[in-house]
Formats: sequence, structure tokens, C-alpha cells
Amino acid sequence: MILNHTHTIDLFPIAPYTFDVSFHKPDHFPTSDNHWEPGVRWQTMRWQGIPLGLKFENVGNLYQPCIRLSIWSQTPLDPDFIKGLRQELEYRLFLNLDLTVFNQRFGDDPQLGPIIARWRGMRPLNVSSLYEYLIIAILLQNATVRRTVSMMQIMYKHYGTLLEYDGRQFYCSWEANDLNTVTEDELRALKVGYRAKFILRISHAFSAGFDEITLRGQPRSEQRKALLGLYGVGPASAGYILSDVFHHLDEMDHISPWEQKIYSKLFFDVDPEQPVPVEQLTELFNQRFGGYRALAVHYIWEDLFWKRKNENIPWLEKLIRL
DNA sequence: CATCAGGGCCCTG
DNA sequence: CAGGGCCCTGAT
Repeated sequence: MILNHTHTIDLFPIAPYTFDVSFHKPDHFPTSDNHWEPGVRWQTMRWQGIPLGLKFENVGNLYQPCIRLSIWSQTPLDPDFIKGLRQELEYRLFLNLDLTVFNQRFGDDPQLGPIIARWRGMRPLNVSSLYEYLIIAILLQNATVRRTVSMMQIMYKHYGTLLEYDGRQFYCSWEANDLNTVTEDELRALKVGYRAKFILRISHAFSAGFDEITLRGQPRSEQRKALLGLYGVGPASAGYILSDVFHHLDEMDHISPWEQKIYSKLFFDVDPEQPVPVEQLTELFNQRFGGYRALAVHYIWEDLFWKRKNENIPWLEKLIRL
């Protein structure tokens, strides 16, 4: 599908805001719906059923942030659509997050302070809808990164839409309805394994009305309950979604074994293969980062993975198993 | 070649 | 509440 019509609008995040570390997360596995270069991110999006090609460009700075957003579409978009899209992106990109309190509170923390200074203005990144994020969460389960990438790619090939805009090609996600007529065997043929059942059950739930926007307005406990009610979603996936999709900056209910190893090294400087008990990690997070546990760990985590981009971190390589 | 664990979850006992 | 099984893949 070739997208020829363009609209351009400006988005104004709350300062401080930093474009690159907010739009590129070195620890996220690569998917063919987006591409980042310094100052630019291409990203497809399906909104109100319409496939869009987005291009975000940094035209501001830390204290006077501005993002120029170009929107490619197959047919012209009316102003109401653009308005709704703007609101949705402001939410998903967390542009209204005011980091002032966080920065003040942890600016003097011996570990977090220098990291905040380095990445000031960074916020978590999620451009996906809840449904799209759930698919990713399912594909992450019990798989290496390489396998997750290949499962995601084959799903895009079969059910996504290839978009061409700005001289580039990216896949755009499908909708839950699109899988209504797909059988478990068809999905299994794509080598997603037992996850086929999860993907279908979740897609059916969304087709039947499971609604992201409604959930946004509910308290975290209700959101968690609703997520855990989805077949194939357990505490790990629910935790990622509550922090990444629903923006709960203090979400830290579940620490999985591989995370436990990395946290043990980062916060206690012990051999990751002899990790400290989860309860001890939880206690440390509560004491030091209470109220902002997810955001604090996000800063430390991203700092580590940016470092990994530039230098070899042997202990980490062993743990992330590409 | 065979075996096994992997960035979970469901189901059973 | 602990533990087996699940699809597949690549590492050993």
C-alpha cells in the first residue's frame, strides 16, 4: 500500500524532554514497523482502522521540546481524525509526563543521579496499542530474542500490511478482527508454537469488545485483573503492560528470574548466577524508589543498554541470550 | 546425533 | 502452591 497524502503537525512534550533516548530503546527487539536514526523515527500505526505512516523529527531541545510529526495516509485525513490521532499519540508517547519531581527526588541518589543527568528528559516508549503489545508479550514468552523477532516478522508478513511512504517500507499491524477466521493450525504453521492458542483467544476477546480506552480510566488493580483474565497473560506480561502501556511508573509486582539476575548485578554487584533473593530486591526497590520503582529501573536499565551499544559487557551478554 | 533451556503460562494434583 | 508440559530453535 502506497501512502501519498501527508499532513504535518507539531507535538509539544512537557519539558524536560529528550528525543533520541525517548524514541529509541536499545533493549527493545527490532521490529519492521519502525526505524530510528538520531533525530528521526519512522513508525507505522493503525488508528481507527486506518494504516498510517508516521515520521517523528526532533525540531526542539531539552527545555523547548518540539516534535514535528508527518503523517502519511492513502486518502486525505479530516481534521477530527488528526485531532484524535494527536491525542492518542500524546498519550502513547507519554508527552504529558512531567519529570520535574522525579528529577528532584532522585537527583542526589548516588546510582540514579548521574544517570538522570545523562538521560535527562527520557521517558518510557510504547507506540503500540494494547492489543499490539499483547501480541509482542505473547511472542516473548519462553523464546529467545531471535525467535521472537522471527515470529513477529512472519506474523507481519501474513496478517500485516506493507506500507510505503517517505521512500521506505514498513509493516503496519493487523487488527484483532483480522484473525477472526484464522484457525489455530494456520497460526501453528507459522511456527509460533503453543502461542497460537493464546494469540487467537486474545484476538477473539478484543473482537468481542475488550477495550483499551475503557481500561485506561480504571485503577491499576482493575486493569491487572482484566489483563490476567486474558488467556495467555500471566504476571510477567501484565506487569510489562501496566508500566509500558498504562504508564504506571511504580509498577514492580513481578521480577522474573532473568531480571533477578541482572538486578542482582546492578544493585548488589554480585555474580548474576548467584542472584540475591527476589524479596531482597523488592525491599531495596521499595526503600529507594518507592512511588517510581518502574521509572527508576527504566533509567538504570536503559543506561546499561546504551552502554552495551558502545562497549562489550560480558556478564550481560551471557544473560540476554540473543 | 541427542538433549536441553529459553525474556511464561496453563493446568493438574 | 509446586511442577510438568508446551512449540520450536539454537547451543552444547
